[in-house]
Amino acid sequence: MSIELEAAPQSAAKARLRLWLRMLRSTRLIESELRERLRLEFQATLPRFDVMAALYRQRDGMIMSDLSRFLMVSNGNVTGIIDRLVSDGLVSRQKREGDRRTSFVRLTSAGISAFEEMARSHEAWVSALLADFSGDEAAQLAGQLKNFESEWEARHE
Amino acid sequence: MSIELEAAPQSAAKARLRLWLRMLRSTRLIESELRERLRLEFQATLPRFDVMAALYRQRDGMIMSDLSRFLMVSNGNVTGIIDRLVSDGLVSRQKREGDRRTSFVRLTSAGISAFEEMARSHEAWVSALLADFSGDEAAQLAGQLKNFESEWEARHE
DNA sequence: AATTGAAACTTTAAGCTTGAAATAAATATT
DNA sequence: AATATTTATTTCAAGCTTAAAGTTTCAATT
Repeated sequence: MSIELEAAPQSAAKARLRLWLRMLRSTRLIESELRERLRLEFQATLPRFDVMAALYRQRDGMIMSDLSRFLMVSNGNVTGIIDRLVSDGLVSRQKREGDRRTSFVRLTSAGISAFEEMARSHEAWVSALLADFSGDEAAQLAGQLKNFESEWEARHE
Repeated sequence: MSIELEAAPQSAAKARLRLWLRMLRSTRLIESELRERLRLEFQATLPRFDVMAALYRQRDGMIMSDLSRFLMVSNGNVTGIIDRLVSDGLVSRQKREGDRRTSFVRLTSAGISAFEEMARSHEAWVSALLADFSGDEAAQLAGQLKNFESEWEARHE
């Protein structure tokens, strides 16, 4: 084994720590910019956008637990956000026949068009905010992160 | 110009969007794991850890605005977190002579040792959670993100 | 049929977060 | 000196977030 392969295991820990701090910082930078634009342009919030995006992907509806699993947030959290979306007429909650514990939530037609409008801007914003990354570079980085996520999930069963 | 350099500008936007979603997802994955461990091992929260880390870097103290600028969170947010840290005896608030608007906050000695204990675990956790990245890979990624942050700051004056 | 256990969801309490408004002190202008 | 502006911070209301506890319903055992 070469010296390079063995060298400085302790500084690998430091490198990972630095990577983590960078990830956190970059993500927050972008997140807070998106949050502000969503608020100014659409009187919306990021959590609401995320929920609506999930429901848009799954157009015929989702049950609450799938939603909270997909978004990686707690059940109670989703309850509150959906409550507000429902009272704004963007999402509907329907009890299910088969299982009376669950309820199906889905975008209303108002919700669909509201989301589509936001999503167009959102994609343009993200592309502009990440313009430092070329398409290839972005694809490569996304691949590395995807691998990371896969390994993570494998590790947690 | 070659076709490669010009090709598919629209799919570059998609690639950046995918990158952003990966960044968000990976960061949340790590963040929630760290949050849980801080809670279980140290009855602490991530925001408290972040504030203490900032104060540890700047051992002789910081004023509130510097703290909120550094952490990229709102003023009011920092006020609340500091309030709780002070009432736990981990941080002290001292009025300043020169400028009576500002107050200096700094870790108490209890705060310093509490942080050092957490920081040791934290670094080990992060290194283990990011073990999929070799030291070199981590360093390279951190570099890309650092560039991104620099460009960002240059763009925003 | 009655009980037990698991699953889906809501509620609650505490803390985090934001933007906006309020307060107070310092600095600059008139 | 009086007024206006800027800066530093806190307070507030609304929404987000979590973990834990509670409710209701379903599924499996006894």
